Order: sequence, then C-alpha cells, then structure tokens
Amino acid sequence: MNISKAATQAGLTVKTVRYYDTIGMVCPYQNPQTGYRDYSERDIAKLQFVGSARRFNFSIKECRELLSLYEDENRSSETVKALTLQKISDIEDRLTELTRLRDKLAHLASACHGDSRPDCPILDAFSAKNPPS
Amino acid sequence: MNISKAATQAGLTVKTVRYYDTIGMVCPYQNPQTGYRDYSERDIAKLQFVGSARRFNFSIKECRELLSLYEDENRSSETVKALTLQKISDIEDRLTELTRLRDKLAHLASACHGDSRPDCPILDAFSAKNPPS
DNA sequence: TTTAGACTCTCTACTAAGGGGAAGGTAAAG
DNA sequence: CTTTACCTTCCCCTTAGTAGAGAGTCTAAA
Repeated sequence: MNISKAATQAGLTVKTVRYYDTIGMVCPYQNPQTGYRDYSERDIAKLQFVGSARRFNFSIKECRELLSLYEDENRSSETVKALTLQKISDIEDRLTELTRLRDKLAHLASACHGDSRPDCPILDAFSAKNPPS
Repeated sequence: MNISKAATQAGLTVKTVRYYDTIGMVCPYQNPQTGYRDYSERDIAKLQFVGSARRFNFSIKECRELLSLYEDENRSSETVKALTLQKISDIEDRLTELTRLRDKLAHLASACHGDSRPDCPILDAFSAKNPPS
C-alpha cells in the first residue's frame, strides 16, 4: 500500500508517516527499484497504534516502548499499566502547574482596570524584583 | 555589570540572557574592545520583567509585546489586560484538554488488571481502528 | 506512444527556547 | 607572571514533526 493511503488509514499525514520510518519506528518494505514504500496491514496497525498513543500524550520514546510491548506476545500487562499510571501522574503535575498559573493571572487581571490609563498591576507584578508567588 | 551577575539578579541563566540579546529582546551595551556585555540597571529590570512573564507562560513573542508596553509611557492598561485574558483562555483550553486526556487514561488503567498476563485493555484501545473517544 | 497530472522520493531548512561544550580572549587575584 | 574565573563566538542537540525544492515514478487519457 502506498504511503498516502497508509497515512489516511492511520489518520496521520504523509510527512509524519515518512518521519516514523526515518526514526525507525514503523519501517515498511521499500522497493529497491523505485524507492517507494509499501505498507503491509501489520504496518498500518502499527501506525494506528502509534497515532493513538501519541494522541494520548505519550512521547515518541514512550510510543517505542509501548509498541514493543504491543508486539511482544509474552508481555505482562503490568508494564503497560505502570507506563500509563506514570503518564497520568505527569499530566496531573502539569494540571496543577497550569491551574496555579491561571489563578495567578486571573488575580492580576481582576486587579487591572483595563482602561486607557497607563498604570497596570499586571506590568507592576512582572517588573517586581520579587515577583508575586 | 557582567553577564553572570546580570543573570543572577534576574534569576536567569547566562545562556538565556545571552540568547535574549541575540534575538534582540534585551540588548546591553557591548564593549567594542573586549566584546563583553555590560548590563545597566534598566537592562536588569527588563530581564527581570521578561523572566517573570516567561514564568507566567507568555511566549517570547508575547514577552516582546509586553516589554514594549512596559516601556511605553503612553500605553493603555487595556492592551495588557487583553493579552492576559487571552493567555488565561489559552491555559484553560489546555486544562480542558489535559483533564480529558487524564480521565481517558485513568479509565483505561482501571480496566487493566496489571499483572503478568499479556492481555491489556490499554494496548487494545490503542490498536483499535476507531480509538475510544 | 506520449504526455499531463498525481504521486513519490531524498534533502535541507525551519519551528521554540534555549542547553552543552569547544576554542580562544580577558580580568582579577595570588 | 601565572593561575583561575569569566567572557566571547560558533556549532550541534533537543521535540515532533512541517514546508518546500528538485527529481523520479505511476497512471490514465489523448
């Protein structure tokens, strides 16, 4: 199967699919005469798998790990679950951080009258030697 | 003031401070004999300002905008407030997205028994043609 | 059979925001 | 005078691709 059809099937762009080949993640048979890539059903499944995992915020490196587990008939689901729980924990850290950031900004915005006058508590906060925590 | 002291005062690394010069954001006087950068008090204030804004998740481009407002005696606080509200909205979008992601992953993790057996609903979900929304 | 258009290939450069380290000049202290 | 600390520019590396150039290939219609 040609790369554009493979990309469509997997819900990815052609560029991305080609990239996944160059980094050695999903490497199809490549016709030595024409250089054209030829994706098998198994390759498509792998592309779909990686696409899903990426949408779930797993990094390329983590996708590699998941993919090797996906292909390993003797895997233990324990390993996959551990990776997933770690990812959840990462996301929650990021959530905490972003929430705090939003609250601080909202606090500053509410203190700023937002009119044509130049004085502004937001800029004041940014220029403070010890910025508000 | 030398770059390392300037960096310390602003809570940034030397590399970052030098970078802010090369991109034209905070450009100190540079001794033409030695090439050494010499940061004034005003430069330090700008570095601190940018550092704060960066910590508040503003991009370099946005920091440039904020910095020019910071330096503009005739600014209106309206502009700054608008930028801040936009940033808050961006953060909230990201929060929504991450929360949804975490919930999906948590759902998958709870369905996985996580033992030494190979069957795993997480991998199943990733390999599904129509991945779970 | 030729040719136009669609598809593919590789290669390079670019993105954001710096970090790491090399090679070499300068300043301050012993 | 020498050592050490600091400074400079330069280049490569990071993530996860995206954009585009120039060239080769495939397919369908004229």
